[in-house]
Amino acid sequence: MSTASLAFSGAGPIAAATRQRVLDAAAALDYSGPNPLGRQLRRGRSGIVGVVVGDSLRRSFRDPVAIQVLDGLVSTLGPLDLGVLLIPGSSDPSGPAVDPLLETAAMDVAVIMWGGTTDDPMLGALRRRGTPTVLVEGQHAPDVASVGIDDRGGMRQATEHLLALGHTRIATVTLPFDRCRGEGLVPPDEMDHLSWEITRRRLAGVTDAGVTPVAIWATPASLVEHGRSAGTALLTGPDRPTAIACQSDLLASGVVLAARELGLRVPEDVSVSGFDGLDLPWLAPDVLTTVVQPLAEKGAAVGHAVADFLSGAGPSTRELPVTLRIGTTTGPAPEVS
Amino acid sequence: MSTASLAFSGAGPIAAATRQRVLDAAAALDYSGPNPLGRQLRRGRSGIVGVVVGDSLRRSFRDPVAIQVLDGLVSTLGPLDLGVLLIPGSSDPSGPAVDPLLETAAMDVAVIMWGGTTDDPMLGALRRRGTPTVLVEGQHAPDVASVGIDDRGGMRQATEHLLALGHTRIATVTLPFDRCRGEGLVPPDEMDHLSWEITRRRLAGVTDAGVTPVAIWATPASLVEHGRSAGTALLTGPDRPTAIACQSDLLASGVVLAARELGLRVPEDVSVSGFDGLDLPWLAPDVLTTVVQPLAEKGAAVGHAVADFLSGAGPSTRELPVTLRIGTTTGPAPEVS
DNA sequence: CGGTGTCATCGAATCGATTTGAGGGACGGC
DNA sequence: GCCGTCCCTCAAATCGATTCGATGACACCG
Repeated sequence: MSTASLAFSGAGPIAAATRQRVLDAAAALDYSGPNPLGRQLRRGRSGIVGVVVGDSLRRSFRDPVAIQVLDGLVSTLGPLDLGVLLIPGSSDPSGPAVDPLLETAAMDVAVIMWGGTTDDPMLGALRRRGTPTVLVEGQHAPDVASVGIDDRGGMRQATEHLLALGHTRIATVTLPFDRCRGEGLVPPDEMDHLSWEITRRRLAGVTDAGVTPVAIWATPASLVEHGRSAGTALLTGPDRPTAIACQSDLLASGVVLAARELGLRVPEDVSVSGFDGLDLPWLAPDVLTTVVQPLAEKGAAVGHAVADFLSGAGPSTRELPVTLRIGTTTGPAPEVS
Repeated sequence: MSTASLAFSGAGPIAAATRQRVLDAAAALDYSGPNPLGRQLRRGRSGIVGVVVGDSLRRSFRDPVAIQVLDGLVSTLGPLDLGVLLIPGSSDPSGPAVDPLLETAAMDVAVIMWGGTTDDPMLGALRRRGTPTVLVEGQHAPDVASVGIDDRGGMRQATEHLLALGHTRIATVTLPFDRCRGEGLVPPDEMDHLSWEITRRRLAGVTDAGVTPVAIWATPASLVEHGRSAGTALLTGPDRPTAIACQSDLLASGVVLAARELGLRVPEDVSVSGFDGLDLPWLAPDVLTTVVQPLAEKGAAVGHAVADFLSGAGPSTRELPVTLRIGTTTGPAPEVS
């Protein structure tokens, strides 16, 4: 048995001839390699990384950002012989706060995409199980690894770009504020109900540039249709903004579509900026002005954080840089009418 | 130990008081429930369903169809205490034909989205391991379960709709022919190199309606940009078609965008139909005429096929119906000029 | 021929749970 | 007081591999 084990695992000294003999015997006996379950138990490792994807799979998967990060992650994990187990986030508030998989599935490391708040019940569950955790775009905590980008600086750059073009009436369309909030204008007194770290940071970037938005519109998710309704509302309301800085590209492209439908020219009448740096073929021939984040690298960074844990290192923190890409959807502010 | 086991698993007779006593002791000892690895080994089940997603994660995840089916699958599998392990399909032809995960990962059942050909090396690997397999949109084989939709009938309906509108010059934009083929017109003698079952079926639907397409344009993937270049090519070429039947909604929306860019009116100058029934917010206010397939139900059907296997039943076959949704992108054929 | 190194073989412990059966304590019913 | 039921406790086998040490076979070198 020891020899067979060595023949399959390749660890330890074994002659090529013996190895082949073992493999032949295995084939003759219809033995298709070591049972992963036994191996995992013995090794104490499952080779599985649990990845919690946003509220609902469907919703978060319509989000190309999550997809591309996930792709970068899978590509990095593959060579390490690690697999990705999909774990749905808490879909509806009435059900259990954490998916049973998070409590019971075998996994060596957990990754939470779209990390929420520090007191997230998922973090509690993972801590209880002693599962090392990587948080993406979340609030930093001492015992979890973090991967993020310079949200704040990126949004500041985008806003400064608009300022430089002479815009003064700047509105902003944000990602969700918390799990429950619907869409619509955010009154000033509700600014504290902001439990999503990523929304907070990108909003702070606008302020950093010295801008107080003439309107803040929150959306329930980063989807084109929500951008469209946000754009329609903002552009038909009183005191129309001349520029709209959006917290995601999908939202921004919705705003652009809304503007076009209203007969407004982009960027002559209204400038629109996004965040993420996606390819948006349906906006052609326009190219969105946006803050480009390295999505695949972000996934790779998560992969490296996972690898750190597995090699015994403690939690690590990584922040990736962003760059402003100036497209055709932003231009000089229109003359005051 | 037996009592503790019963307390956690809930199987067998145990008094509520004892159960609580065990749970308290566990909490005091920092024991966070049974180790899944031990449990899995003993049970002989991992509770994991391996799902092979298209060529590249990035690419196939940009495909909303796969995402929504995956979502339906995860929703169905959750209550059964099953998790989904993501397995990348063979990304590049130079690398190994099957992902190592497929060979070594612990899984009770495997699912192949976008099932390819019968001699797919993945099927071979799974057969060798004795892993029950569910094939989605693939060629039926005796020992695997199949889930599919009425591709052929759906495409036939769409084509008949175009015929009824008086179109005679009908072109078609197809999904990939095989793993390697690039994009472009398909010469008649290459029609045999069609190794993708889904492409073949949808093409057959056109023929069933009695139509011989004036042009068949194959694409490397179901993406908006490929639809766009297909549309540009077909609409600027000689003998312009008056209707283009596409094998996916993303391709169709690319064709619509191309038409608009060329100054052609949809549907006055050219009619476009799709397949899938996605929401395409960026096409607004147009609504694509398309063959709607029940995506979430398709995922659920896969889940049931998986459940069948786990309950000891043999491979099952399911085919879901489709419906034609008539939108605003198809209209009467233009007068002959 | 002795010494050395390489590698196959054998036996046994271990990972952590599940499951079964035997045995026995507690309790209620008659 | 006896019997039956319910349920806890204890011991042991099992799932399938990995890993360690000891032993032995064999070839090669000096």
